[in-house]
Amino acid sequence: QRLFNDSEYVQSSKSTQVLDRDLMAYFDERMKTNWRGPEHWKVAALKKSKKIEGGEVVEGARSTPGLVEPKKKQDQVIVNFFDEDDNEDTIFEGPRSASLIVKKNDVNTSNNKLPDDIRYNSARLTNLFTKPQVSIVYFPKRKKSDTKDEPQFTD
Amino acid sequence: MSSRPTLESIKRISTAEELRGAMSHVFQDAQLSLSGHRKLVVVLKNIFDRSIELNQEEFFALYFTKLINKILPLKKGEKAADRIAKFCSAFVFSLTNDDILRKEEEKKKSQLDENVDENADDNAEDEDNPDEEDTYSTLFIQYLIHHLLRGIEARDKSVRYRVVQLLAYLVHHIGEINRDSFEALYTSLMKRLNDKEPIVRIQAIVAISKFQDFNLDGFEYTSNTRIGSENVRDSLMNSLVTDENAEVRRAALLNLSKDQNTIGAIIERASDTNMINRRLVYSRIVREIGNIGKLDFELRDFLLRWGLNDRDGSVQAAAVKMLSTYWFEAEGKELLNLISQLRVTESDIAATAVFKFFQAQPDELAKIVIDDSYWKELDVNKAFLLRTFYEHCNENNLYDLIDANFPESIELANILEKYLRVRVNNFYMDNATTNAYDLQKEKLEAKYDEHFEEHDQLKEAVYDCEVKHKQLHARYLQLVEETNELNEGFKEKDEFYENDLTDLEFIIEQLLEVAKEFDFSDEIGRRKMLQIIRKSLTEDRLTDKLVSVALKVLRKISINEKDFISMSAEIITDIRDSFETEEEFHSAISGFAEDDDEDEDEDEDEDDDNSKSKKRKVQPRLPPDDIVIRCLIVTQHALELVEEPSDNHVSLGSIYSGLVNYAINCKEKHKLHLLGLTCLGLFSLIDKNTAKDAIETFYYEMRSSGEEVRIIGMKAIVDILSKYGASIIAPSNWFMYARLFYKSLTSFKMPKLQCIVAEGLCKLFLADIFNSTQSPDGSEESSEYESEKQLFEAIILSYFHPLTVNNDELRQILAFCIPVYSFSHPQHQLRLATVSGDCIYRMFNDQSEFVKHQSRLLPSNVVQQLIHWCDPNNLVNLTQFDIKKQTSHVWQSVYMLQAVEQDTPRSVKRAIINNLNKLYLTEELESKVLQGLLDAVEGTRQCFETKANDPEYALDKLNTRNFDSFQHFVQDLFEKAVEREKKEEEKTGRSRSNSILVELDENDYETEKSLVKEEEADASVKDDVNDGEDADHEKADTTEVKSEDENEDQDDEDQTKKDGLNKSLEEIDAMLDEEDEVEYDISMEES
DNA sequence: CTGTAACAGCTACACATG
DNA sequence: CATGTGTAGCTGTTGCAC
Repeated sequence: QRLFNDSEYVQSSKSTQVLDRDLMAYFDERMKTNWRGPEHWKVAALKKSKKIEGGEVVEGARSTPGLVEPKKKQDQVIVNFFDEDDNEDTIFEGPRSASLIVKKNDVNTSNNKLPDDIRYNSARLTNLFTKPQVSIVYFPKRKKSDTKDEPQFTD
Repeated sequence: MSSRPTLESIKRISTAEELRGAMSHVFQDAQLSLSGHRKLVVVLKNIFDRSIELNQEEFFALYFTKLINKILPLKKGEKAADRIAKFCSAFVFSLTNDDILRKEEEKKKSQLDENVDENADDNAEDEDNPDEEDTYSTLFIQYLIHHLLRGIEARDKSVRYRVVQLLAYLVHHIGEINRDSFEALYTSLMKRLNDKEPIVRIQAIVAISKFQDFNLDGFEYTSNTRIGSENVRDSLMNSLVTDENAEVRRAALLNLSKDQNTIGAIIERASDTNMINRRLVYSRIVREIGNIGKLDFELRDFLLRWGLNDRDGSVQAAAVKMLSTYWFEAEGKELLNLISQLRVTESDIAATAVFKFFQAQPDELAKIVIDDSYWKELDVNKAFLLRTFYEHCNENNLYDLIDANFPESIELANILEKYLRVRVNNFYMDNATTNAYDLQKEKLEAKYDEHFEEHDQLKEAVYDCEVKHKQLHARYLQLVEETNELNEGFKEKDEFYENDLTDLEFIIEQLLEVAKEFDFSDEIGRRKMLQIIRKSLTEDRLTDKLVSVALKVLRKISINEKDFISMSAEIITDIRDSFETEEEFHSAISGFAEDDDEDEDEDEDEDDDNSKSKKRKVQPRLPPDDIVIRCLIVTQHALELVEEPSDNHVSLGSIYSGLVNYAINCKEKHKLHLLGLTCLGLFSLIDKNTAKDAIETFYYEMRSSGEEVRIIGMKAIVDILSKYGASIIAPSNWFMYARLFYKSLTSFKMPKLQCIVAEGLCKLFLADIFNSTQSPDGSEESSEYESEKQLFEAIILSYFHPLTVNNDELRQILAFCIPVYSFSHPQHQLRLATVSGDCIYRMFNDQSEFVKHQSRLLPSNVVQQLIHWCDPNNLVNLTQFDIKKQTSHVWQSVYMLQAVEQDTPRSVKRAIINNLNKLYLTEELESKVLQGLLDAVEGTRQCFETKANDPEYALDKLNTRNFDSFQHFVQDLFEKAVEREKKEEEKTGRSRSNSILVELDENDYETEKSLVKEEEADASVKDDVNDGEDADHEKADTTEVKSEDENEDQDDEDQTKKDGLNKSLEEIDAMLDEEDEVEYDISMEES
C-alpha cells in the first residue's frame, strides 16, 4: 500500500557504520544506568553471576532444610510487663553533647533533584551534528598490522 | 502474679498493687496481637475509672508511663513495641472520645431542660467552662505527653524514635491540651526534624503534619519559637525539599497537605532523585489532588515532561497511567479535551504524551473519527490530534484506520493549500502593519546583534575581571531593557494577529507533518502537492520551522535526490531574485487570494534551466539582507536533507558563491553570519573541495568569536572530519586543530561549546578517525599520536573536572560516550588504559586544577570507573576466549602503579592499591606480559620500601595486605601461564608467541566466522550465560579482533615517554594560556 | 465479573558491621 | 568507607467472596 515509504531516507550503507544496529541498541540499554556522571557512578551489580551461583547454592541448601528456618525465625522480643525494673533513668539519659543527636547540616543546599536528562544515545554519537539522519561511516584504520598499537614492556 | 483482669475483678480492686497487676496484664496481652485491643481498651478504661474512684489516678498515670517505658528502647520493627504504641493510641483516643460524647450529651441535656440533676458526674466535672476544663482524661494525657517529652532527646535513637512515634499517634487524638503542654510538644517535635536519625525525622514529620489541621491562630510568637500554621508548613516543606534521606522526603510528601502554597514543591518531587518518591507523585499525589484543573499548566507540563522521560520504567508507567486514566477520565474521556489541556503549541512533551496515550489506550484509536466536518474546522488541537494520530497509525501499520480517516492525497493537498492561503491573507492583510512589523523586526535584530556581541564579551569577562564585569553588566542590563522595550512594542503591535497567525502556522505544520509521511502514489495528488509546496516555499515567507518541514515534504515527493536539489535550487534563486519585483510581489500576494490558479503550472523538471538562466542575469545585484536570510534558511534545510555527495550540484554553486560567502563576511550581522556559516558547513558535506577551504574558515572564525559561532564552527569541523577523515587536514596543520579542540574543551565559560567538542571528539575517536599510532621512527606520526593522546586525556579529565560539575549535559554525554568508546574495541580500551595513570596523576597531584577548585571527587571512585571502562569483560564482539587474552587491564595496572609511585597523595595510592583486585587478569595472558607486570609490581614495592619514611607513602595494614595479595596473584598467574605455554609448545612444536594465535585462527576463529555469516542478523548481541558481569555480550564477529602478535623491536622507555608527555603537556598549556591572554586583551579593548 | 486479600518475587535503597 | 544483609514499596498471581 505504501509505495513511497521512507526507504529513501534510511541509511543505505550498513557494513561501514561505526556501530551496527544491534550494538547501538545494546549500548543504549547498557548505558541507561550511570547516566548522571562521575559522582553518581555505581558499580554495575553483577546480578547474573550471583543469580547463577546463588541458584546452585540454594539448591545445595535445600537438602538441609533445617538451616533455613531458624534464620527466618524472628528474634521478636516479648516484653515482660510484670518486671518492675525501672529503666527510666537510663533510657531518658541525654546525649553527651546535644550535637550528637542533631543532623549535621551540610552546606549541601541540594534540593535532591535529578538534573535534566538529555537522554543521550548512540544515535547521536554515531550521526553527524548537522545532519542527524546521516550516520558517520567507520574509518578504516590507517595502519595495518605492521606496527603494533599496544605499548611494549622494556626488556 | 494475679490472674487476668475482668470487668468484674476490676470492680473489686482496692489497692495500688492490684491496679498495677491488672495494668501489667493488659499490656502483656496487648503486645501480642492487635486483635484484642478493642477489648483491652475497655478493660483498661475500667481500671482507669477504678483508680479514680480510689483516688489513685496519679498512680495509674505513673504506672502507665512505667509500662510504656518498657517498649521505648525497642528498635524499629519490633512488633511488640508497635502494638503497644497502637494500643496506647487507641486508649487515649477512647478517653478523649468519651469526654467528647459526654460533653455533647450534657450539652443536649442542658439545652433540653435547665434543671439538670448533677449526680451523673463526678466531682471534677464542672459545667461552667466545658471547653477548657481539665478532666481526668486530659490530665492523664498531659502527664503522658510530658513524660514522653522527657525522652525526646534521649541518647538512644530507638527511645527517641518510640517517643516521637507515640507522640505522633497521640497528637492525632488529643482534643484539648493546655497551652504550655502544647508549646512544649510543638517545639520539641520541631527540633526532631533535624534529628540525626532518619527514622526519628520521619516520625517527627508524621507528628507535626497533624498540626496542619489544628487551628493555631491563638498562638503568637512565643519566646523562641513561632507557632503557627505557616511555620508548620514551611518546616515540612523544608524537609520535603532539603532532607537528604529519601524516606524522610517521602514522609513529607505524603503527609503535607496539598494546597496552593505547597503544590509547587510537591509536584517538584516528580524530579526527586529517589525513584519511589517520583512514582508516588504520579500514583498517589496527583490522584489526591484530584481535578486536573487544580494544577497550573506549568505544573502539568512539568509532570509530563519528567514522568514520560523518566529513566525508570515504573515511574513512566505511573505517569502514563496518570495521563491516560486519571486525567483522561477527569476530562470526561474526551481525547480532544485532554489534548487541549496539553497546550500543544507551547508544550514540547505534548506529542510524546499523546503517543503514550495511544499506546496505553489502544481502544481509543477506533473512536477517533476524522470526517469532512473535522477537516473543515481545524483548530490547533484538532490538527495536533490529526497529526499524532496519523503518525501513530503509520508507525504501527494501522492502515485501516488511516484509510478510514484520511482522504486522498489530492484532498490533503487542497486542504493544505487552503490553510496556506488563509495564512498569506492574514499575513499581508495590512500592508502598513506588515511594514511596521518588518521595521520592528529589523530594529530588534540589530539590537540583538549588538546585544549578542556584548553579551559574549560579558561572558568572557565574568570569569576574569570583576570590574569590567560590573561595567559590562550595567551595559548588559541596559541592553536587555532596551531589547525588552522593543519587544514590548513589537508585541503590542502585532498581538492582534500574532495569536491567530501562530495558530495557523501550527496547523499548517501539522498538515505538513502528515504530508511528510503520506501516501503519494497517486500522481495527481503528488503533482498538486508539489506545486503547492514549491509555491509556498518560494512566495510565502514561511517560518524557519515551516520551511524545514515543507522541504521534507518536498524531498519525499521528489523523484530522487537530484530532483530535490534542483527544485530547491530553483526555489532559492526565485526567492533571491524576488526583490527585483518586490512591488509586484506584494500585489501578486494580494491578488492571490482571489485568483489562486495563477501561473504555477510548471513541471518539476522542465523549466529548471530556463528559470535558472533567467535569474542568473540579475545575479550581480545583491538582494537585501532579509531576502538573503530567507534564501539561506531554505538552503540550510534543503542541504540538511541531502545525503549523497555528488558532483551534479552545480545548481547550488551560485548560491554558495553568492549568498553564503556574502553572509559569512557579514560578521556584524549576527543572524546572517550564523546562517552563512551553517550553510558553509552543510556545503562542505557534499563537496570535498569546499570542505578543505571551509574547515580553515571555521578554524579562523572560531579563534575570536562568541560561543554561538564557535558551536556552529565546531559542529562543522567535526562533521567534515567525520565525513572525509583526518586526511582533510594537512599534517602540518594537525597540531593547530588539536589545540583548537583542546582549548574549546577547556573553555569552561562556554559550557555548551564544551559539550559539542566533547561529543565531537568522541565521535572522531569512536569512528577511529583519530587513530594515529605511536611509531618508533616517524616523528610526524608520533606527534600526532601525542596530540591525540592529549586530547583523549582532556576528555577524560573534563568528565571528572570540578568546573564541569554544573555542566550536566557534558557529564551525561561523557558518561555515555567514554564507556561506549571504550567497550567498542580492544584498541579503544587500550588507549584508555594507557592514559589512566596520567589522568589520575593530573587529577590528584598538588598542582592539579582539580585540587585548586576543590574537587570533591573520591579517588577510589575515579579509579573504579577507569578500571570498569578498561575491563575486557565489557568489550563487545569478543568471545570469552579473546576476552581472557586482553591486555588492557595489564597496562592499566602498570600505569596506575606508576601513579602510585609518583607524588600523588596517599589517598590516591591507597585507592589504587585497594582496587587492584578488581582488575581482570587471567592466566591466558602471555607469560611475557605477566612478567612485565610482575616487574612493575616489584618496582612499586621497592619504591615503597625506599620511601618508607615519607608519610605520603605510608600504608596501613589493609593496603599492604591488598598489595601483597595482588603480587601473589600475579605471580601465580605468571607461573600458570608459563606452564600453559610450555604445554602448548610441546603440543604444537611451534614458537611460543605464535602458537596461541595459530590455534585461535585454526580452531575457534574459523568455525565462529562461518557460523556468524549465516546468522548474522541476530548474533550480535546476546547473553552469555557463562560469564559474570552483564557485560558478557559477545558478538562472534571476529573480523575486527586484532591479532596479538608481538613486535619485539618496538620498545619504549616508559619513563622517557612520560617525561616527553609531561613536557608536551606543559607546552600545550603554555601555548593555550598565551592565547587566552591575547584574546582576553582584545576582547577587553573592544568593550 | 469485579474487587480485595494474601502471597511470592523483584529492585533500589538504607542500615549495620568490620 | 566498603562490604553484605535487610527492608520498603511495589508488581503480578492466585484464591476467594460478593
